Amino acid sequence: MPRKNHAPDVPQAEDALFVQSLARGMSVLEAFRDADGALSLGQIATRTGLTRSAAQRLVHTFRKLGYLTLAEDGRGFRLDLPILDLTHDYLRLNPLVRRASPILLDLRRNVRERVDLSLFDGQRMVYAARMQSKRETFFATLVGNSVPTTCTSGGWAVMAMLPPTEVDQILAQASLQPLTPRTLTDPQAIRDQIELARQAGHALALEQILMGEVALGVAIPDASGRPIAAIHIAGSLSEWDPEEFRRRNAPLAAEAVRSIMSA
Amino acid sequence: MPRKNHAPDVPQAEDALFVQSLARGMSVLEAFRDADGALSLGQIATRTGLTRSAAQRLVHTFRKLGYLTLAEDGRGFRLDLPILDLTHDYLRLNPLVRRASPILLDLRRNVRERVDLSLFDGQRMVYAARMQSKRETFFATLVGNSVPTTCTSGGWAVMAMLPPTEVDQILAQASLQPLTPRTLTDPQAIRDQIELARQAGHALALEQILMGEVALGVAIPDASGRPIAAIHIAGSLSEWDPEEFRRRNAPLAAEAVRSIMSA
DNA sequence: GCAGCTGTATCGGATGACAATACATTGCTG
DNA sequence: CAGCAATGTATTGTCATCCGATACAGCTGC
Repeated sequence: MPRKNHAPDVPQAEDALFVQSLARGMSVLEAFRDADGALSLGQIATRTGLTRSAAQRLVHTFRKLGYLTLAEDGRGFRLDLPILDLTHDYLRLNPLVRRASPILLDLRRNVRERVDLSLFDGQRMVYAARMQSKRETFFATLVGNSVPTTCTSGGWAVMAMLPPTEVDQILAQASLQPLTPRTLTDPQAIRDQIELARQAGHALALEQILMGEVALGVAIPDASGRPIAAIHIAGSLSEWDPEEFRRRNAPLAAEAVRSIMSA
Repeated sequence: MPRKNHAPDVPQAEDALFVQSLARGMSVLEAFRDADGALSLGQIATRTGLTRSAAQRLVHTFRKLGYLTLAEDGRGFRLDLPILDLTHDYLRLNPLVRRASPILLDLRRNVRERVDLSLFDGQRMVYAARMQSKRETFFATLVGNSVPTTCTSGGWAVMAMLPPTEVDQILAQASLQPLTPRTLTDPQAIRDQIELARQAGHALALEQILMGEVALGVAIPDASGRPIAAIHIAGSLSEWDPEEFRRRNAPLAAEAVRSIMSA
């Protein structure tokens, strides 16, 4: 009787050290990635490619461990609080976040605009910390949120420090779906921005993610010079002329990055 | 040859549905809880009570899945970015966080002080969202950070809505270690604050976690009336008289909680 | 150069994960 | 109102997967 294989993208073949049960378990947690509410056993089974039995056992285990909980109405399961403990450990132990946090707080105090730190992850820039200012239109504020590398100032600044082949790769695989009417979707236009970022040492993005928003991004390289993250300063176009925003904030952001690198 | 059992607090006995490998895997991630840097296989094995072999296999699996990575210097492993994806899913799907986020943003806009949402978890209040204001002395800002229920205004407000036996339990098990010179450590003093909170509908905490800080907390109950979270408004004693802080902010916080409950 | 630590690799044996199947409830729908 | 398709839960026997011991290479610091 052939044992049903789960998610095909999970390596497993010929790997003596690979613990299948664990991978299957994690795939259960990942099943919530594109969910919009609680997931039932059946849904989890479908999304992960697992048997209903497997889903049952794994969910059962996660419940005992606290990571999953039965939804209030008894139909379906949701991620539960212990997940946040993992997050906290990750952020707490991440050397970059550790060094950057106090500096970003300083920075925010000076610029009085939203400041955040996002981590480079290929196609995505993932927000690790966000220190907002006055307004904040919606709750994309959440830690762990991510946006495409191709449409953030930080992403442009990061790509400006990458070897061209890697940039090509990112652009080739990018979905390039616009988030606003002004989101750049033409690869060449994005390349131009990257080139500008390379020359200036920072990138300026206008209304790429949110209408009315101007964002300035500076990349943070690791010891070997490879970009691994970026900081942003974001403001409102109702208060700022873009060039003025750049002139005022670019030096401060660059200075902050220098501090982080040498911290 | 007796098989070494891992963490004793992990249930496992006589549970046909329990997937041991998964629990062991999660215990590896949890091993980072009280770590202060990368962990080697040996350290992980010790902390989890697993065999070095088991640690190796589980770590290997997590690496393939992306959750762990070899530290920069090749010695030890750390949690990696995909952890943040889980976080984001948790926050995004948590009904309370979902409802509360926009309301807290509004609130912060009005009060112009730090506002945050913390989730009740027995002994702890775990920060799920923090929207800070001007200053912020250190980076305990991180999502997933937690503080004892017994020394936060939110915790007091939560306990004021709990049945007395549960309060007793929390107080009995609390470590009661002071975080500042003014942290209340006498159970009776804490009970007094809880009683005050019961009467007022909110709690006011002075320098319980941080010197110079005044915090006002209001509990959020679920549909059945059980408290599950709290919101805080926190300000500086250099700018506020405590009573004035309460008078101004208590109604706003209460109003926010009402909005969250009915949202 | 030894002792102790890294991370990595291999291997036979039996534990423990496996899928199928059955059941009690719930809620929708014909 | 009946019946079907969901839900979450429980049990069982088979065999593949995870298991721990052991060995190795590379590094650090006695």
